[in-house]
Amino acid sequence: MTRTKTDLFTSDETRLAELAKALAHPARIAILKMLATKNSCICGEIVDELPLAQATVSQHLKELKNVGLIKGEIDGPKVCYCLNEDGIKELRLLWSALEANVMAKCC
Amino acid sequence: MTRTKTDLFTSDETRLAELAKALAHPARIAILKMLATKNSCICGEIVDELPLAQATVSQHLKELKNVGLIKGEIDGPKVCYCLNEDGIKELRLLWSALEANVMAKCC
DNA sequence: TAGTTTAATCGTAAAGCTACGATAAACGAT
DNA sequence: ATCGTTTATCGTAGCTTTACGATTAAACTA
Repeated sequence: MTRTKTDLFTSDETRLAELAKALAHPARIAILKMLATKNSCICGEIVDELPLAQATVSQHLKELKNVGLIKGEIDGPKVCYCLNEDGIKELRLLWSALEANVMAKCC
Repeated sequence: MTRTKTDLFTSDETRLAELAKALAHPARIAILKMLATKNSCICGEIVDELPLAQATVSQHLKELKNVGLIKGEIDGPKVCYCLNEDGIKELRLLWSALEANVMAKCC
């Protein structure tokens, strides 16, 4: 697999890196865990649970949404966030490929 | 699980985020795949395979080493890199916990 | 309609990431 | 000893991330 400047990396590498970046902050991991256990969650509850300002949490939520791991649905004045099944499935798939290609060869 | 300013996140969240950050660049994912398939690898071979300057690749290798996912062993004037079993195992463990706590609840 | 609640966005400061060329350090070979 | 090879490190530019307070926008509530 030779790489050139125009075809820098495979799309799987690029996409997995993108998803990994979304997980690259403890607050965002905490948010995902929270959404999984409570099944869905009003934005305010997430803010209350995290040791971060409302604006910062909103920013983290936006990142998770942009990358496709969660989605938010407006519910009156509030916003209800939940996991985005499509994104989670994609992450699982790309991860298990890495698991097979990398981890399995090692341990 | 209430969080305070002194105990911001759990150590698992923090460590997984750290490992995820190491995966948050396609070049570093490519490096891990390369080390897995070739089993071990002279630094120069990695540089040749990637569309990046030597200094940049060296920087990516350093990050992977610092986080514990690879190790490098000096072999004359060259350096031979390989996966670090301990770090890979840790990543698998933290990942499967996330898989159980998050993914399984969703799909 | 006025006031309150909720969440996104704006503006911004500080820190970190990514890339590269240039340089230094370590080693083998001549 | 000197030279070429190999890799790490330095210095630096440009961009991104993270954090927060302040503000805005939207939607209930009295």
